[in-house]
Amino acid sequence: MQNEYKSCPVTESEFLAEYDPAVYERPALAVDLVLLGLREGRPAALLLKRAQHPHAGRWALPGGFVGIDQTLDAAALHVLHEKAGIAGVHLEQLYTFGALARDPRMRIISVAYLALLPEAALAEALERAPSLVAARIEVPWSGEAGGDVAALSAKGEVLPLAFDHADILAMAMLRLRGKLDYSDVGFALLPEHFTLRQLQDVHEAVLGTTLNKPAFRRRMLDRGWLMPTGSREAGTSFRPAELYRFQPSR
Amino acid sequence: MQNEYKSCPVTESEFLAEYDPAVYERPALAVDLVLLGLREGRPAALLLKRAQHPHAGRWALPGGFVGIDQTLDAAALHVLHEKAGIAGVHLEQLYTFGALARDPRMRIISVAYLALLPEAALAEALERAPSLVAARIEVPWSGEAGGDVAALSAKGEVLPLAFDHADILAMAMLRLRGKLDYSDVGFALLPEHFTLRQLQDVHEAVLGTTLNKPAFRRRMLDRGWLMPTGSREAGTSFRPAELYRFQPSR
DNA sequence: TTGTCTTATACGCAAATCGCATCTAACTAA
DNA sequence: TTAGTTAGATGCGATTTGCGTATAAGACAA
Repeated sequence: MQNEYKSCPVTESEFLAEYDPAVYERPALAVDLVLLGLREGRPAALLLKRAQHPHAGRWALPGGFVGIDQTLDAAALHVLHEKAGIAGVHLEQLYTFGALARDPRMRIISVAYLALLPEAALAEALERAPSLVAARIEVPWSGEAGGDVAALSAKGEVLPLAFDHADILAMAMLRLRGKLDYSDVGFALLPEHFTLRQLQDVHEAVLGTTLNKPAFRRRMLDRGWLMPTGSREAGTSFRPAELYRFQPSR
Repeated sequence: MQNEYKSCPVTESEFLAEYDPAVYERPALAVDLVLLGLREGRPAALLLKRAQHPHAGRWALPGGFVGIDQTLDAAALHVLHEKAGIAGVHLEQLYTFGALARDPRMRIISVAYLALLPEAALAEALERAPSLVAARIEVPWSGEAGGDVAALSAKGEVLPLAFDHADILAMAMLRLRGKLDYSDVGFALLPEHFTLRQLQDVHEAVLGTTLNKPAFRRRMLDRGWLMPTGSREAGTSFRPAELYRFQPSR
């Protein structure tokens, strides 16, 4: 247990264990939420226009600091409720961003979360939090190559993003694309009852491609996640589609 | 911009933006590393036996606090160097753990990292950091179902784990299994030159299954990641296998 | 030198999956 | 009743996968 070098691992470990880390300066800890839904068949995220310095005028993800007696998930749920006025949507931790100068005011580590909003939840958020704006997210890369994404206004103008929030959005789209076809996240963007066409629209919007209808239908039905409700879509001027419900496979 | 409710999102947002969060108590921020390799065809992680309270006598992942002027990746690399004496291995952020009582001393948020160690790096770590012990990781669930994992000593005894480190290990195995066959992480567990059989052994060890040899070989070769080196394995008493090198596909 | 042992590597199908064109069903509206 | 539109089903060639088996290449022993 004796050490020969100053940098001996054991020494370092004991050093850190003995000294109270409370005396060191700590970074601030925040959560930032990517509130993602679909608008007109395209991915859209809810952003806030920053009024104050820093990055005044730029667009930011809703976020907040993590309380000392708050779990990360609780902090994310709190932001969801307080800044978007919604609850009960799919929420998952995405990645933790810790670049040194990501916030010019001070050192802030941000745990990014991804929330998936069905159309109704997205509309509800826009209504309850009027300062939120739905920005179309353009993903210029195909498949799971990764890369930058752009946030566009309704008029198609590029919205400049604050902090490293462009990176967070890019990570959100990458994660979503990656999980879409082996997990059940796709259903988190749909209402309780939906048609196979709506499910396919979700997949096509997220992946940014078109999919073959019979093949998609087959794969989804074979997966055993879809329970037919027996009732059918209403209000169409053509053959109404069967409505399905997501069944989380026991 | 006027609000009717006390909990109006705009008010909350402005509140948080105006008040200096530096006055709030901050959680401590740490990184914990899952140093994962293979021993005798089984997954193994490097653990430290805790000498002090809390969880004295239990086994913990190597970790350390994040300095105020240190990125998360830098903190993880620092732990890798100072506590395991190695560098140059695959390192990726895993998940951030923030349960309230995960450390009884104080509120500590831990950003977990996964390091993948080829056999040589694992041996080097064991040599440079004698307090590290390689524990076999038993994964009792199949596929990507997820669930608990157990750490076993060389004698097969279950090693009690400190803090929430069992959760971190479980997350590491889940992530690795999930990424193994669509990404190139498998190569991070191999030396620079390796045979197809060694590659298959890595996959089988991580997945906990046996794989069909011709099918595996075909898939790997079709992927375009394998460059034949022209030389062959030495020291076998049978037909020596071709040595390949991983080519990160331009 | 030759035969045996062991593993690498190649080959050959059958089965399953996928992509895709097309056909039929169901509903509205005129 | 008919045209228009989309849902849902069917059929089939191409591709991928699983898996048994044949051949190749080396060491080693007789």
